[in-house]
Amino acid sequence: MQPPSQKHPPAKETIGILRENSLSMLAHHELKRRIIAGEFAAGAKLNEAEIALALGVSRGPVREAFLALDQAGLVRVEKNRGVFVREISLEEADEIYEVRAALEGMIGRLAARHIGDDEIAQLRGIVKKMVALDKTRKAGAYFLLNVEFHDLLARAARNKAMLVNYRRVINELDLYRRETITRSTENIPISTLEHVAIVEAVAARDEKRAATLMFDHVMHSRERLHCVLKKPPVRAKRDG
Amino acid sequence: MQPPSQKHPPAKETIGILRENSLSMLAHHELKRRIIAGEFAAGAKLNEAEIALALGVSRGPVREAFLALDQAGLVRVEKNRGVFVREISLEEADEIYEVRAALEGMIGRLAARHIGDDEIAQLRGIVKKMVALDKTRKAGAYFLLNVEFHDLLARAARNKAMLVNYRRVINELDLYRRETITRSTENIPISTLEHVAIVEAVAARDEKRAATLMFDHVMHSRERLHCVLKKPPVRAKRDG
DNA sequence: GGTTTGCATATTGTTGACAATCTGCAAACC
DNA sequence: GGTTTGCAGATTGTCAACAATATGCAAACC
Repeated sequence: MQPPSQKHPPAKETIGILRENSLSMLAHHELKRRIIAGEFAAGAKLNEAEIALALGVSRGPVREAFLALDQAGLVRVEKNRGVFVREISLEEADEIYEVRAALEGMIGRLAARHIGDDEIAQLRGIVKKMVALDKTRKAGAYFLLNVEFHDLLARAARNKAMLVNYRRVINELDLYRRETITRSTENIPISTLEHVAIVEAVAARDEKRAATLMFDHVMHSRERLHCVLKKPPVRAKRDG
Repeated sequence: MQPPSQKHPPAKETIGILRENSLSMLAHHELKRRIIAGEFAAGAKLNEAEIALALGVSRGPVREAFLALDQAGLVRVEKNRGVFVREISLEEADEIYEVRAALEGMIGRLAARHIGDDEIAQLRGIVKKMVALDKTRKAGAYFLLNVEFHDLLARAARNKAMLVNYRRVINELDLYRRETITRSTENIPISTLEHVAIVEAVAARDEKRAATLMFDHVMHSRERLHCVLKKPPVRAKRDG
């Protein structure tokens, strides 16, 4: 069909990506990635022309991406003023935690019903690493494991609509969490214990228990967040 | 400030709307309204130029609205092919019902905690109308009351993030429900009984019970949907 | 006859230009 | 001095033209 060009091995890939993703979608994904990764400060203004230049596209696709990101709750669009990385107050975070608790409860219930043995093994692996990290108190590494743990469970629920909603809520919370909870370490052991219990319940196919444990785990996370905030803002030393 | 023009009384209003809503947002809201109202057939293709002409704007704002609607789950965008009103399969609806059950459970819990006496009175009023409708079996009227009942509870939960997520899920489900459940009438009495119990629990500030009742109510609704679907497609006579 | 190839048309994707709006600052005014 | 007015620059909102892609149909081919 197409003439073989062996000079650019990744070319076929690039073409494939371009064939099924418009520039708007590319811009959307890239901006989403950067926002979640924290490459923009919270509340920072996103300049259309500047970003269009950086991404190598015109303003149109960038504008389209902005509107989509607004729906996703990652930016705030103000007419004739610009778009800003969404800032989440503690009050909003509290609300979102309640939404998350509701979803995670159902995820626990569904995961207990549908999860495969291989996934249970993966969960045990993650928890094992968490236990090991308890001694080192590395918040960054723990945070990543935590994300992996919960996302694996969300996938194990075998419910695409749930997964989409769960991830959207997590993304919103990350706008807040990256400033705070990632820096606290004293609560890691407690959180790990809860993870252990969750794996037990899911592995035992105890839907009710898994649901309750997941729900409570999230609400406890919210409480732990408040605990951290009431302490003096510990400027943890970077592990660099 | 501005010269008074008394020729167009509603002009100030129109200007006000235009001042805080871009054409993209206007197009977004209008299309959203039309999709939810069922003015487009499920799976129907939405032509950019055609809609732009109908709304009196150029294609740009319409495209931006499409991307936002895609994020909201109301349309599906296929590159170089067009955008289509999202079609929801029974399997997807089942999944979304589980998400909704999770959210409504939490809504019941929060509403029991935060609802005001005036809102409880409103709930009772709605349920009263529902009971009266039990005899007439008017599915359309019942459907509207049902929407009002649940949205009132969602607002009573005093959680903006929850309200946004709840309404999004409801909108997605409406893409499916308007084709099916609105036409069945035999389950109305049972559903009404559940509503009565929910109001009781919320009025009694019984968070746990309200949560459980709401959760079960949604899951029962899902089951009732399946019951209706397994029967021959009753072509109910329109109440015209 | 059935398949393939090649156009003609319609629709979408992207761009650059123009209009409208906001922001900051400086001059004018009370 | 403090407030208001009026630019000048920057930024966003909208549009219309152009490029790229898909679709349908007819002719050519086996």
